[in-house]
Amino acid sequence: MKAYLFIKGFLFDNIMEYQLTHSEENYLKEIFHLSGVDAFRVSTNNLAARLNSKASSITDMLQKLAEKELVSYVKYKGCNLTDKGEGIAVQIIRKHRLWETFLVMKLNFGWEEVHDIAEQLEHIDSTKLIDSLDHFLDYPKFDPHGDPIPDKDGKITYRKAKIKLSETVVNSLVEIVSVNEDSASLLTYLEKNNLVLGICIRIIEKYEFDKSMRIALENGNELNLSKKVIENIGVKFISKT
Amino acid sequence: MKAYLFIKGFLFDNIMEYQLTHSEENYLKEIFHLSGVDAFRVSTNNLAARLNSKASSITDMLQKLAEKELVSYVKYKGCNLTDKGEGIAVQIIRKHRLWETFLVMKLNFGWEEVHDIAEQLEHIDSTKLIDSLDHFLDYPKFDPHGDPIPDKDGKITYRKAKIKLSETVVNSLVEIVSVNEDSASLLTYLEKNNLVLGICIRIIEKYEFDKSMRIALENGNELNLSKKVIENIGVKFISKT
DNA sequence: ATTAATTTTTAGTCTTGTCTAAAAATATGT
DNA sequence: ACATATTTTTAGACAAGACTAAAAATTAAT
Repeated sequence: MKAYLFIKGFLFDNIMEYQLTHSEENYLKEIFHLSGVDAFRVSTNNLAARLNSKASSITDMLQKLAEKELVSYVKYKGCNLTDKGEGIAVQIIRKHRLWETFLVMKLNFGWEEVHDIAEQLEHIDSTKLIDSLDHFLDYPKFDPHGDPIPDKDGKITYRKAKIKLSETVVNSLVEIVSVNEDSASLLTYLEKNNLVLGICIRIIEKYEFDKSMRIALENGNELNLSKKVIENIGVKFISKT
Repeated sequence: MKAYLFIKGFLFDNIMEYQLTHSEENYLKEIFHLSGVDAFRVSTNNLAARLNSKASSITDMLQKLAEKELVSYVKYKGCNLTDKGEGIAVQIIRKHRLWETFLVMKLNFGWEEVHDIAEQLEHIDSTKLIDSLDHFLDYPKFDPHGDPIPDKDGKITYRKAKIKLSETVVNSLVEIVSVNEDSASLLTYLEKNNLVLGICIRIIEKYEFDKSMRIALENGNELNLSKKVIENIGVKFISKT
């Protein structure tokens, strides 16, 4: 029996070619995150910082991934995912987000404690397992942080008009729809200040000198948020006055 | 905050010392299985066969594990788990069996397809995860193959008087309580012949020349089972005539 | 009790993924 | 445009975990 991999309308055979190591999978995932929706080129140093690694290690791995045609890599010019590479990255992200959803919905974890465990679970290799989990969870569209969960075929349902809180203008009324999941301390901080998914806030003032922002909650409470914080919150407009 | 490891009545601190690699964990688990309840010494070649590895690789790893005081190893004389090593092995087995139970009970997997996935999941490192899973599954005592699931403290509830089907005498009436989980093809074979957990069979005849056996099912059907098969089925006596 | 067969260990090599230090390419500032 | 700063790559090293081939210890057999 032959196995196939269906990516972006292309059918690749010999799926065994895509049995990657944890490390390789982490590289693909991080390149995907860094290159964003517009598929920016990702620089070696950027990747090194995100993967807690050194530039020289990144260069080595990029050459290896380029050899496998998972990234397009040009010396001194950074890298990009190929269609194959992106297809795999999306499947890893699917696994990560489904496991996070499982941990929160079924095992009663808090949304701020699931990231590290999902980092491990995302490397478990079984299509049947992940599709069964998807079914068990009733095909969720978004994970506990508000990020979209890619489906079996890698299709991602983006929420329309999601932008960073830091990009909003004064007086906007917005709903929090996602939080960058990387830092457990940030998540705890937000939880403590009641800045949870689905809540509405209004931007009161923006301070140029340190790029911070003052916002108001639904209950009237006001709060100052640093540059760091507002860059890690994704919002959707409710209305603009 | 300090973390502790409670093993067989001893309290070990500095749990970080026990962050083992997948490979190390697999060695401990396999030594545990091979040395059985009576803690037999396990030979290098035996381990090599079970781990699909070479004797020289085993020697290397045993020296490393002895260094960490997880096995007691004597040159040319094989190895044994220390209390620490056994405590860790039992926790890995706990994880393996809980995940198998999850796959069968919640994700509707067949009992014969869960072993390979559980081999991966057993290495996920999170005490909170596994304890939550245990709770979610309502603290099961036995896994889908009939093997006992160690509890949080490593205690194992053995079924009394479990022996191999091959060790029974003619005319015994026994209940199938476990099946050695290693071979998917064996499991499929048993399923096909309705030899599932909990079923009762009677031993009709034993053949010395090839160590095979003829048995009868509850519905009267008779069946010949090879040496290989009857050595991999665990049973409990119901009565002996 | 020696010799033969088997098991186990040692010694040396390989791959993966990482690192440091130094060299090369690119980007920046005046 | 040229010197300086930054980024990226190369070269060489290392640890983990496995392997092969050869040596040493143990076990079995006559």
